[in-house]
Amino acid sequence: MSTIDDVARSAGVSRATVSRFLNGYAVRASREIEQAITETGFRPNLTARSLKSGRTRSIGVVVPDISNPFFAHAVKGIEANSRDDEYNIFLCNTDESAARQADVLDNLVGRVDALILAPATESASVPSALVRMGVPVVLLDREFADPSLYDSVLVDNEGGAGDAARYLAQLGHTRIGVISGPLSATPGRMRHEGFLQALAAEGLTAADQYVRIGDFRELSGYLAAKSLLSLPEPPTALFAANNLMAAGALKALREAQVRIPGDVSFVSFDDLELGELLVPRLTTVSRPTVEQGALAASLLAERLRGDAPATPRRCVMETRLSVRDSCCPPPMSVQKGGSFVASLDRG
Amino acid sequence: MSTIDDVARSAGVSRATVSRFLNGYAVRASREIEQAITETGFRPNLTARSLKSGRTRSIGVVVPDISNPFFAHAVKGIEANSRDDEYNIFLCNTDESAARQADVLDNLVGRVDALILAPATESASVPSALVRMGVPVVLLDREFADPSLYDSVLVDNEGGAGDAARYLAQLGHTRIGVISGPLSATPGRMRHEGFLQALAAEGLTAADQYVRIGDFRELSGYLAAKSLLSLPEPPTALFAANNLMAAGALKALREAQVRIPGDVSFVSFDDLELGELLVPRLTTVSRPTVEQGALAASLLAERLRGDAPATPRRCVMETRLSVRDSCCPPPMSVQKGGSFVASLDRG
DNA sequence: TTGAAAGCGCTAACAT
DNA sequence: ATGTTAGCGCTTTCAA
Repeated sequence: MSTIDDVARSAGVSRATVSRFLNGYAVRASREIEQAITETGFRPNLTARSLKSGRTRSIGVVVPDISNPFFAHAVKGIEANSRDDEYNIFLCNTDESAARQADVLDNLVGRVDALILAPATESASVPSALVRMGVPVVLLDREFADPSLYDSVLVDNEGGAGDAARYLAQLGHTRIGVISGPLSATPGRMRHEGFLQALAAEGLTAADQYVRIGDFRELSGYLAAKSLLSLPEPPTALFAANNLMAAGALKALREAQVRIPGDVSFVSFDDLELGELLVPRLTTVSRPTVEQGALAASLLAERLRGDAPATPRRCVMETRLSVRDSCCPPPMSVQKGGSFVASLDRG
Repeated sequence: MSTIDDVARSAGVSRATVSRFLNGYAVRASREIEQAITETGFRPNLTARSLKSGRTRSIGVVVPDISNPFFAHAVKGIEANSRDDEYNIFLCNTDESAARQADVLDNLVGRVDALILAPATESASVPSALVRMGVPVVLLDREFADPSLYDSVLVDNEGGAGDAARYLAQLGHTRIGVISGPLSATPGRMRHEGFLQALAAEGLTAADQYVRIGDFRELSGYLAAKSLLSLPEPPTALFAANNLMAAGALKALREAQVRIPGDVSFVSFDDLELGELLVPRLTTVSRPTVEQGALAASLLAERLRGDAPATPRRCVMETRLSVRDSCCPPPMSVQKGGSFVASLDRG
């Protein structure tokens, strides 16, 4: 590879002049330099630039699961909003694991100027090395337990889950199964609480018996649903706190030959990728995905440009209950039967 | 941030000694150095290391669509196989666009030591800058038109598509619609050819009327299916050349209230993410996904270690026809009717 | 406007 | 085993 010195020599100027030319300053020999660059096939060495400038022109994007369509779409939003600014993206997966996240973030130290992070758990934190370097961080979809020091882009998890709960309650369901995500992650905890609180406000109390805590992955949804279905008095409605667990739960329902919504009504937080193709079409709490990523990217861009307020911003995007065909009132036997309604008691 | 000099000073040794310590050589003052490192919170500057060593310890992964589950899974395979080697991954999206890909690759010059690339089109190529730098490349799922200079990890596109064609033909279908991907990309072209050739071998000729060329994205599958269904003699079977177009096509079929497989049999290349949940369960040409990525990563790792043969390796992984419930013989009316069978003629 | 020179933080001879 | 020194390729004072 040819260096800036090769170009300088070939153009008959000093290295500094070439550097100025490259950085957009007016120089006399611009024609010669231009030609020398073409001839030598010179490309500025980004590493050397970084060493000098202290900036890498890269940002890190750390997500718990890239094969989760939500994150895949969010990443698309981030990309769309970062390309213009000539920032490259380091995309990393943490597999919903705090340990892995620590590794990943550690590896990112010194490689990125900024970070978009969807923390695996709220109890984790940004490594001190990153903090000391003053790397701006925007939290995506999830926060840390500490009163947040960083910008964040969330959705109304409580409200969305609450909508689902109210909807099921108002259809007349009393035995409602809940498949929550890990309570150690923001969406897991908030949806969990939002759902149960809304249920309570409707005069329903969720017995532990009907609550399962998964890990946001498909298998946990499958196991949770399976276990709920095996209850002596299985739920007449099911809420899954994210797309992947919903997919798992649906597989369990299918296996058990449970009819939806005839036997069991079903709502999930997050749309499923092929949700429109399923029979029945799934009623879901839907939310922006690409847009969430895009917003995170633009908050970060502002920080990088330095024109962002000192205090962190917390953006909460709205959810919407998309009522489709997977819910209906509970079967008659349950609607009437006092004896069946043991675990979730009205009022 | 503290530098190696700070540590050296604090430990009372020279900078070189600290460097040796960091790189695993035996030094006398290791205790003092260790302590100095902790005290100062020192982290080696990766940029400086890169400048010195000429290596970035990063690899680029360039895919056409990260929200395509196939690539999401392949990336997982790559990650799983690269982590140990302490390589960081630069994941980039090209949106199936050659122009975008050129941009992306350009941006990667100097930032990566190696590249895993799923080219948007066969006619593109690796930028000369990357080539001159001797960056090893492994092609993922797609090749370049030129007799390949690089390692590649493919699947048996022709064979897989051929299996689908033979299966439909042997069920008795004669009016078979084909939704192919872009012929400018390996899987698009090979599946297209494989399908049509297998059809021909069964004594069927596919009329242009029944062939649509999409772009591997959902919308194109939707439009293609819609157009095929509007034919005076619509196909009794449909083949979609990838997962996303299959999803689009299924939406069109659903909208048109076509029954599967009663009215139209359906096969796709690639499993659909929620395929098991669909009714009927989809018959597909399935193939390794995570494994394909993992293999690409290990080929690349070998190259990076320098213990790979000089000549490029071309790995072709097997596909399997997963027969499920979305295909059956064509409706009686069509089976008998000579008059209906105008566009695909037997023998 | 330009060139000379210093230096970003690290590694790798080389000499001791 | 250790220190000294040069240098990776670039940007940026400082003089001229």
